Amino acid sequence: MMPRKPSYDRDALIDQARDIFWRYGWAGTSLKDLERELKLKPGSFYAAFGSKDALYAMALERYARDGVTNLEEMAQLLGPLGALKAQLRRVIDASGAPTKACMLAKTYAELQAKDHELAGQARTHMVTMKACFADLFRRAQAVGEISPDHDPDRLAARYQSDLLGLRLSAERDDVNASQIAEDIAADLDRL
Amino acid sequence: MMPRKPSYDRDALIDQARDIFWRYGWAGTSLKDLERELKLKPGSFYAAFGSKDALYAMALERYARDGVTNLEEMAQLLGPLGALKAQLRRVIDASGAPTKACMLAKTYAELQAKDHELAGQARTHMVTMKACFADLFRRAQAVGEISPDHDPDRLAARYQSDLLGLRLSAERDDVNASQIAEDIAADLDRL
DNA sequence: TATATACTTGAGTGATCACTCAATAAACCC
DNA sequence: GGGTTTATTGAGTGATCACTCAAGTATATA
Repeated sequence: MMPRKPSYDRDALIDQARDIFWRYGWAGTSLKDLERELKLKPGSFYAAFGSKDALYAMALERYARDGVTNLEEMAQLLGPLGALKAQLRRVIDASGAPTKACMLAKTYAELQAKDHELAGQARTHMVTMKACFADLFRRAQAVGEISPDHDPDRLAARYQSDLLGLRLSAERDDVNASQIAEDIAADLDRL
Repeated sequence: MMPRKPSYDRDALIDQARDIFWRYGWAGTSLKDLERELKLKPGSFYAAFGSKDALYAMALERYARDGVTNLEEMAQLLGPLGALKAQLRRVIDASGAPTKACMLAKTYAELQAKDHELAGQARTHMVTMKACFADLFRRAQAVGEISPDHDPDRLAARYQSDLLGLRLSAERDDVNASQIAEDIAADLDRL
């Protein structure tokens, strides 16, 4: 009367898919790639996730959620300004990550022109992240870490833009990403 | 004894292909798309360009060359620092361009993980652009527009990183790219 | 005009794309 | 153990991928 349980760890599989999509992108990842890496036959794959796009959406969701969580943890530990500065180092060190570049940015850049639904989702997640940054700037002002003269939303937009640039630059071996990160952090201290 | 001339304008076709690749990316552009837009049947396409990748390489080359040319023109007109500041506005205004984001960055982001040859070419072009920026910073120091205390190469790396971030941000309608550009320009003046 | 040359055409190549489904196997409750 | 339910399997779907090529056509020189 009661069913059989799947042999795989669905949660771990989504993490694994996120890393593959993150690294190779949407078009760069085929079903064959996923089936091979996740060790799932087509039938199981579609029973578990529905479609390639659905799995990608779950991966994006998880990526964004982890990003927010991590940022808040750093804020608890280092304070708002400390978190913003630590994030710069974190994203370019990240030796375990599939790539230094931001998955949301890569997704948006790849799929925006085609008005793909996943681009819209990536965009939404980036809006959320920007709001997190704005919140941290606001809290940094509240505790007197930076001057209250600047608009937190404007600071957040600039910070996010710089972070995206930094993360893309960190993918290139001809640029010293650490130096750029230092310079961005120095600008933060100058506020 | 002598041959027939092609009915198309090869040069214009490469420009057109550059715009399509720029907007939709490498995987996002199919041969069918190119054949339809360039009004070329498969046979003519391959006679003219050899392969999709070969045409993409020509498009990249042209994109990079135009970028350098434009930058130098602005330097003649506005001086080195003026060119660097004007470039910020130019890339986010660019209403005629297929997209605000940098084609070199998009290409690199899409294809680097697969070690595609085009990613290497995009990387090379970005190195060249960075050298142009460094040259402008050097000249800005020489004419006293900015302090000689900073390393021009380091300034160039930071500037290029910021520019990439700005151009990606300019693709989003939830960010005020003009404000970011102003803030980057203000940092430039502060040097 | 005759002929050589190269451009144009479009059906067709095998490979790969995301995805389906019927058959089989395994785990659960009674 | 019997019966039910669901997971697993993998061959197979039509569509699209980048690309080829032989046949037909237009334009140059002689």
